[in-house]
Amino acid sequence: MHNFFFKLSLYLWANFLQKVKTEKEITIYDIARQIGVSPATVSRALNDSPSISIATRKKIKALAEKLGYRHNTFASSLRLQKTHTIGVILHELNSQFITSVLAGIEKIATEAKYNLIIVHSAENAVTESTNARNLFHKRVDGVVASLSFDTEDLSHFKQFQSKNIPVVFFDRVFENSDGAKVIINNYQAGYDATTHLIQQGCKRIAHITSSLKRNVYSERKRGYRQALEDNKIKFDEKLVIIDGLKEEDAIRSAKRFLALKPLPDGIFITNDFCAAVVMQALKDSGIRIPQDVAVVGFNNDSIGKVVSPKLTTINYPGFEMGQVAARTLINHLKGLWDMNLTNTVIIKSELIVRESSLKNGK
Amino acid sequence: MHNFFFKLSLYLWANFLQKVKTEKEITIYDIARQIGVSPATVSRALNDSPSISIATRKKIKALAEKLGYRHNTFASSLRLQKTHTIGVILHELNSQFITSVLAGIEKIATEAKYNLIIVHSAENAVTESTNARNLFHKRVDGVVASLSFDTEDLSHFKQFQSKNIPVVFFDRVFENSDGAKVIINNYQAGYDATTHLIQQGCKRIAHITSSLKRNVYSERKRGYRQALEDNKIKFDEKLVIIDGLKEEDAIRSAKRFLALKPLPDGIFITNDFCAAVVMQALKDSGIRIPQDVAVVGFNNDSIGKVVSPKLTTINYPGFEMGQVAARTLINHLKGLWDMNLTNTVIIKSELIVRESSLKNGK
DNA sequence: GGCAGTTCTGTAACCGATTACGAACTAAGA
DNA sequence: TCTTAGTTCGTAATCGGTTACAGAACTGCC
Repeated sequence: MHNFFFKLSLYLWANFLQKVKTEKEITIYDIARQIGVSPATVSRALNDSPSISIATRKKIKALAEKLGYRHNTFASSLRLQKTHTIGVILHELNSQFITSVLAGIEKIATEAKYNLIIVHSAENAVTESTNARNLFHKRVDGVVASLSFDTEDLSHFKQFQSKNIPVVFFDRVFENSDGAKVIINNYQAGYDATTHLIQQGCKRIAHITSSLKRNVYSERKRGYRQALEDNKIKFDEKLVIIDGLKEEDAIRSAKRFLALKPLPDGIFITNDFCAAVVMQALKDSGIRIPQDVAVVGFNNDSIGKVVSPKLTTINYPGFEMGQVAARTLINHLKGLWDMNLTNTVIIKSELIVRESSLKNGK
Repeated sequence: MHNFFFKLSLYLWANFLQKVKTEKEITIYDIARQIGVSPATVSRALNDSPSISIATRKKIKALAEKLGYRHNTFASSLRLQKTHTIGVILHELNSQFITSVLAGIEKIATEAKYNLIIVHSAENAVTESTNARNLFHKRVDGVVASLSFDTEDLSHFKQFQSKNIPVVFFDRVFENSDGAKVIINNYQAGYDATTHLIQQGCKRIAHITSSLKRNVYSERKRGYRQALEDNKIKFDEKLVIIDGLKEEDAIRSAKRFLALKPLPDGIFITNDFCAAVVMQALKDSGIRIPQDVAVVGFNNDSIGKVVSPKLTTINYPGFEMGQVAARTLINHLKGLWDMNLTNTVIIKSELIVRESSLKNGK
């Protein structure tokens, strides 16, 4: 019996400690009571409404700060039917390019006091669809997205359309969709990369690329082809190697490249990481770069500077893209201008020449 | 005058279209009305409460699906004072290691129906603090975090403690803090890496590392030192180079290494990307790797496989770490077990030998 | 003093889901 | 027939912030 009461008192004590440790959440009602005004006044003061006198505002804000008041987002979102949140759908996270896009988006969103929810689909259409659904259920006010590797259509974005939630696509887009788009001129970049190889004396140029369902890759290929033809080099479909961009894919691509007879003297590879892996495989087979085969990559990823020889590539202005995409979306949300009017924004890109393509020396 | 009415009618028409395009948001009240039950019943049915008959549940769910009902998270969170959301604070995004941790966290969280909010501090203490504050205001139920490069203390995590919000740290932790931690044995890993270099015949081994305020780096250094001493090699503070881990930092570290007289014959570098940059710089100076200088990195990042020679490194099981961290947190949230009891979880790591350290050939 | 006009603040009704409490009903046993 | 237990569902309050509308207090002016 004594034991029972001992345990009971221990339990109560633990309970008490718990209560003490967790501070009570304070609300505008608490502030209102302490100052002697109505909750309405507190709400208005905290939102800097001009209809509250400066003196009252200051007093209220000071107390809120002192009590450790935190704005209840749910109550607010519930009432306002707005979340002030933007969803960001990325195809992957682990590239320099994507993180700079993200930094650009974050900069603009923070300035405009929007929150971000970042999801990534790991290059998987199903995950992308799930992510879109999640963002939809979280009631984001708008979406910035880059499509995954194997996305076939935009049906999972229809839900946003149905509730008038604006979506801005960047980089990997559907050319013929009607959402706003922020892209680079992939055609031109592919053209420039290929032209550069030709100027270095390459006569037979291969192209390692990825799913032509993605605009970025199909456009680059189009530029590659046009550059060849403009320089009187016959385009040969057999020199275009299509595969994924992961390590094992790149190794497979390298093998296919090595099987080409005669061996090409230049490659335009659509991705720096992939190019690095291919270069490694070629070197392992005793091929000298750039003397035997000149290589141009794409993205200006930091990996390009630590492989030897250093990789010639196309610089892809991620930070700027992110900023433009976010600004487009937020301006639309604020009603400043309708983003459906200015459908596509094109950002500049440029060729960066390093050793991997310099057949004639410097 | 006619013009005015024309414009007016155009305006009204546009307004009408807008209304039509945006479907009305449907609620449990709409469903209740259409079926002829109360909103309470609908709520219970959608949550699979056993107190509602199976038949009614099925009917309600079917209608909800048909009408395109979406659960209102705000109303729910407001009422329940729970968000079912976990905040993830990362020091950076662009490494293989971090993305695998993230994948691990995502897997567990998704299974347990928790949502994630991912923020990253770009190795900046101020950003980390801001991020923590944001998560706090979003009222996450729990937090998983890895500290930024220059975080000095845990004061910005106190807010979570004050509201009893559990925080799990992984990888970069404060050793003497009382939150739950998931880490690898960095001391052992450092010891193994250094021992491996010694076994390869290195007599004078440098160590390039980063802020010793971070446990991961100080522990690795401790292991490095112990391995030297266990093999009768005198530890020399001058051989320890401390700097950041970005490209420019690594170049600086390489210069400092090259200035060491006599030049060491091995380096243990605390990060693969950094190691790749240093190797590049050494090669540019005519140093052969591993013949002149053997190199061991850390992290098993994919970059290690595309540099030449390929990089010996420590494999860091990110996916598993992420899973353990998330599981620890969620079990705590569900009250399955108190994570303050099992304070630290240690995950296994291993040495992966590649060419960059093989002085004696294979 | 009376009146209009301005400035500041309060009242109360939302937003949508959850759940304690209790009512209505059915079926079985006394 | 009445009681008891179990099943199924409804009533109404609650979470906290926002804002249309009303009203109070105060100013200046005739």
